[in-house]
Amino acid sequence: MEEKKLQLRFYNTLSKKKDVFQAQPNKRVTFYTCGPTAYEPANLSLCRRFIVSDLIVRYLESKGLTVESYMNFTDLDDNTIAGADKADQSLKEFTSRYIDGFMAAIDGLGVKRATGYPLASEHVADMIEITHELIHKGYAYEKNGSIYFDISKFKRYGRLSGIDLSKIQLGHTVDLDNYEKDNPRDFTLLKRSTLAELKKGVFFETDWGNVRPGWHIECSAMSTRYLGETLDIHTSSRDLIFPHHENEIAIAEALTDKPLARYWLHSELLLVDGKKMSSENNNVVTLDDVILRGFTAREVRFMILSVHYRKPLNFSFKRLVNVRTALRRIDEFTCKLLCLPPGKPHPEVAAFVTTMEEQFFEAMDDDLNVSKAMGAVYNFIKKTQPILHVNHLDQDQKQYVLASFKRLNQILGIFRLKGCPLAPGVNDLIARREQARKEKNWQEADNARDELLRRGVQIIDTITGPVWKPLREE
RNA sequence: GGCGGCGUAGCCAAGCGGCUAAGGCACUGGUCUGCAAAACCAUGAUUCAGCGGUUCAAAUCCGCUCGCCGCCUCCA
Repeated sequence: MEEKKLQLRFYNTLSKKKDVFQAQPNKRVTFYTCGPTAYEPANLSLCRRFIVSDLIVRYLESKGLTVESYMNFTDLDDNTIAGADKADQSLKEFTSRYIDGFMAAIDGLGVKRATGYPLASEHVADMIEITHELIHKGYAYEKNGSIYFDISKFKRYGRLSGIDLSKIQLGHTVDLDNYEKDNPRDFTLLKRSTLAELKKGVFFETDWGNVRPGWHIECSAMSTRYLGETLDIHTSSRDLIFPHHENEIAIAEALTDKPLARYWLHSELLLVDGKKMSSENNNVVTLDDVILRGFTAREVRFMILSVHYRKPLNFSFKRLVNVRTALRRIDEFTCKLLCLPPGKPHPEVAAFVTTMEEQFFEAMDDDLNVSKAMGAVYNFIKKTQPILHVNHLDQDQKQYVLASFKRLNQILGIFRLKGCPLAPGVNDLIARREQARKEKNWQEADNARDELLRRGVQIIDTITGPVWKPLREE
């Protein structure tokens, strides 16, 4: 049946294959993304996480599903505490500055706002309660004022990451001397407060003394608090699979005995010169850096979007230049579509639109294959652009094409479909240039064109007269 | 050491057992244009990191080798 062909499939890290996405009968999807830590500005790696989450959400919505999405901000951990200390600010002051920055990046990138953005610091009571229950159930133990999760008690451990606990290298990223675990493989749920934290007032009173939550329990607590015991989709980037997501699963499933999430989706890393973008590699490029270099958030969005989310994306400024030209061609097309006066009808355009949409959605259904989906768009433009150029679309057909682009743009958020806004003076200049051209006064015509360029307006001459588009978006 | 990923034209990137290996960018030539910009037309891989194997058939499956990368329990 045709239904089969149009099924949406996601690569599920849990099953290690593409699974058909089965929504709940009520057509609601619960969706959680592990968000950033509020101690550094949004870098491109993080932008990828935002954009991939956004793409998944938008695509589900295009299928008629209602998505309840949450992304946390980690505002209570080693880095935020250390950062606040160094900046001589309260934790709240320090983290809120970065959280505001994240929200600005989210908006700038055209990422739809999530249903909610919970803060770890506001859910500590839930975390303490979870810890109580875990101890009660025998999954956790207290030692010297810290609470650890006893991994040997959770039999399903390692299913997501495929890790074999007996073969991992211990102490690879952790100084085990700082802990007093029964087993070095155990992880921290609540950590005894340090003297510095106590001084600063960053601590929480419990039966075991003053503590501070560890990272893993924060996400378990927030995701289940807002979305229930089993989420439909849990996502983030692949470097979080182990230990973070493995531990989130251990906590939540030890508690409820139900799967934490039905589908686990992980985006690949963003690299610079083949290496992970990270402070350790000293190659972090922030969104602001890129904008300072004259690129736009839209260009960043398109760069990230046009590589499949499960493929590593090697960032370079050269690549952004490449993206800019690709985008120019698309902009030119939509500009002509919107601004050129209607002409004669064309017999095949409706069929071109149908083909494009079929190919587009088929590609997207297959684990969000955006590269292939964009291929369908380019093929359409290639076939339609010359028709448009000789003014061979009537008003209805233009609207038909436009409606299709609007549908696709609900998912991509890339096209410029706002029409030709009439900036004061611009029309006069265009008219003046046309008049001069008619009189073969080339000097005057070029002056007008230069003036338009100075105002950020580019003229595109066509057979049926000039159209114009902004050189750069805002 | 364990687990996992990547390697397709100058660059980016689809294809994951069988129609001529999508598409984008760049280059070059041409059409159009007052000039320009854009657009349009034409032009690229006997070959998919390498070597073997399976098969009537492999970029696609299997094995080995090479190169690069990620994770290994409070970095997030």
